[in-house]
Amino acid sequence: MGLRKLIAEAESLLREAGVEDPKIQLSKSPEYGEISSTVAFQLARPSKKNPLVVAEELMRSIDLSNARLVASVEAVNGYLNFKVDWNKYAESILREIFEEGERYGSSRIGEGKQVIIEHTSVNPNKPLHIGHARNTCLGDTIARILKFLGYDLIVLNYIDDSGTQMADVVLGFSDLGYQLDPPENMRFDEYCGDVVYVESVKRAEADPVLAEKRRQIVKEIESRSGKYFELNKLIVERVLRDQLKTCWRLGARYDVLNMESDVLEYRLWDEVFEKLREKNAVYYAGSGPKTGCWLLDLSGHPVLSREGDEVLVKSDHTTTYIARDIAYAAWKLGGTSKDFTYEIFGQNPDGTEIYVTSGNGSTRLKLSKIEKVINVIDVRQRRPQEIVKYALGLLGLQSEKYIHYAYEVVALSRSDAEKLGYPPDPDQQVIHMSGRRGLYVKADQLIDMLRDRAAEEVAQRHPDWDRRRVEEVAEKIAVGALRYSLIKPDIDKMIILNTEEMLKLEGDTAPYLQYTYARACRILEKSDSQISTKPPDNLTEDERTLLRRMTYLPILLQEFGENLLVKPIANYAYKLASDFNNFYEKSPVLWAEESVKSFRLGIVKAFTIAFGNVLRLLGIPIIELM
RNA sequence: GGGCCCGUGGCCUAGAAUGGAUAAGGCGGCGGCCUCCUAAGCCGCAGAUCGUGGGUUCAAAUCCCACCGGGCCCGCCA
Repeated sequence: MGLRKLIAEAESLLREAGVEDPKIQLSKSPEYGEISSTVAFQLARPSKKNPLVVAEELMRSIDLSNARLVASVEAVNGYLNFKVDWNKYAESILREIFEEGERYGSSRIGEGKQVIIEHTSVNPNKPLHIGHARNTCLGDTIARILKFLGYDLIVLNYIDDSGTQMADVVLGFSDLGYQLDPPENMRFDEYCGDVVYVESVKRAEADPVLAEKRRQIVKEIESRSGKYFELNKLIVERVLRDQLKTCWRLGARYDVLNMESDVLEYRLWDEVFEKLREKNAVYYAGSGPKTGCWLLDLSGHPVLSREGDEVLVKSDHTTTYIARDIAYAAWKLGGTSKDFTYEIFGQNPDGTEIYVTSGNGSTRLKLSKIEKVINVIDVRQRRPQEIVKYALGLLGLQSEKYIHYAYEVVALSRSDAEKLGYPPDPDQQVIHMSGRRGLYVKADQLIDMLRDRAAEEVAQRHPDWDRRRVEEVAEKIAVGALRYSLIKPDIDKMIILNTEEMLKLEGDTAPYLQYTYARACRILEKSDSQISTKPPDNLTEDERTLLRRMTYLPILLQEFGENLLVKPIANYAYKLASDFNNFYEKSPVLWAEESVKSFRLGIVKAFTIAFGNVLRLLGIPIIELM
């Protein structure tokens, strides 16, 4: 085994030398060995000794006679640096990778634990824009990794199929003369979002009669019968099926679609409201500006209490969306007695089934042993999500399991806003997208642009390929490029879309990763020699660097189980690729002498396994020839 | 007014949860490397008072406080 075994060995050596809590870290530079410890600093502190002296003493008291991987320990500047026997270490790394294959990097930390993750959740009245794509790509990547770690995962997509945003579109079709069939070459979701919705919003804002009509439509949709209700149902289904095409194109998959209208049927709120009243978490406002409302008592919350209590039931007895969200969240944590029924909606590209809530359905989800509920929702919902979480606590549920996975939005650069016909103010650097105003870049639109750009490049490199083959590879490059650029930045940082910049296929991009993988494949393909895990007498620095990087994967993924941060994984993918390219440049494989060659083939093979696993986790399509 | 987030070379970012040994990449600029595993690659050069000022510490980009700049949230909308 690789790094984990090495760390365990170093820890046990330190314990034998009398250190209670051996703190091991990866060395910052190879000259400091593979791993290092700063225990000397900790030990020196209370005794006021010199850390350098403590380190020296520790070094001398470490007994290496039974060590397997550790070859030497050196005290340098107070650090204890562990160097390994690279011959043994290299072989153990390769063996581990070959033994575990497609499972390499996984551990069983998720076994027997259930996780719910909800992502995408785009209103079914428009196509996905690039901001929604960030949500989908983050959510899907988290799902892929958790699945890999052995978690029993359920992927939800919440569909808000009622409310004003739907009524806007319905109004367009019913009263503004729009035909249900989109123009030539336009998808239905684009037609609804780009044309009908935008126009309808504009008209209703200007015309009180239309605004009133829209209110009636909202009510009728909620009543679950009548021609507007039926029309809405039709629109929702058609838009949703188009949206899913985009999601699938991005590589995402879902288990369950929870339709808001169906969820409301179960009257979760009534039950949750009852419990909130029992717990004295809500109260009725008999006077003041909120007279007639039921409010959630936030006085016990350190921060939220400063902004006043939250209305859950309005004076007209209808619920606010946050009330419905609390009820729905309670369901996710198993805090309601109701159990939705489902029927099959369709299939994901991988062949698994997607279920949708349905009164006539007979399938039920098996929610037990829930470990975490992850809700991928942009950062603007931080406050409401915090309220939901707090309410779950008041209900006596395990609110710490409820995670708002908040990510910053995608905004437009000045140049992209201008391209969309929006003139930014002189000092405006960031332009926020808006569905209502039709100011957004569609996810498909951007993938198409990327695909066309990539196709030029592919065709140039492979003049003998037919158009179909070129397009196929270009599509994979485009999807990879988009996914990578959306999951790589810190979730706390806004992405300011710059399509010019994004169309580049060099440097720290997914095409670089894909290309690196393809290069490795070619070496294996062209060789008919034996693959070996036995290193020659001396390893080159590039070989060591690459091997070393590969050993990080299991630990990195283990950390993911705790922090759910996608970024470090994307970062790791780049470094791993970069290390391979260095190796590729400096350590020839196919024309090395036989013993070196078979070992290097082993490294290349191991690289394709480890790197392939990482690419799959990130949802970056693998291309063997590009 | 209250709260949250961000601020690292010209531009974009990593490093920050667990403080540690010379701050790491990409883009752009300049200069190199294909008779040999795909040059979507590799190497070199130039370019950083890690927003500012204090503090804690043997040690701060990282922790604490204040301030400055930018963004977001605070509706009987969702």
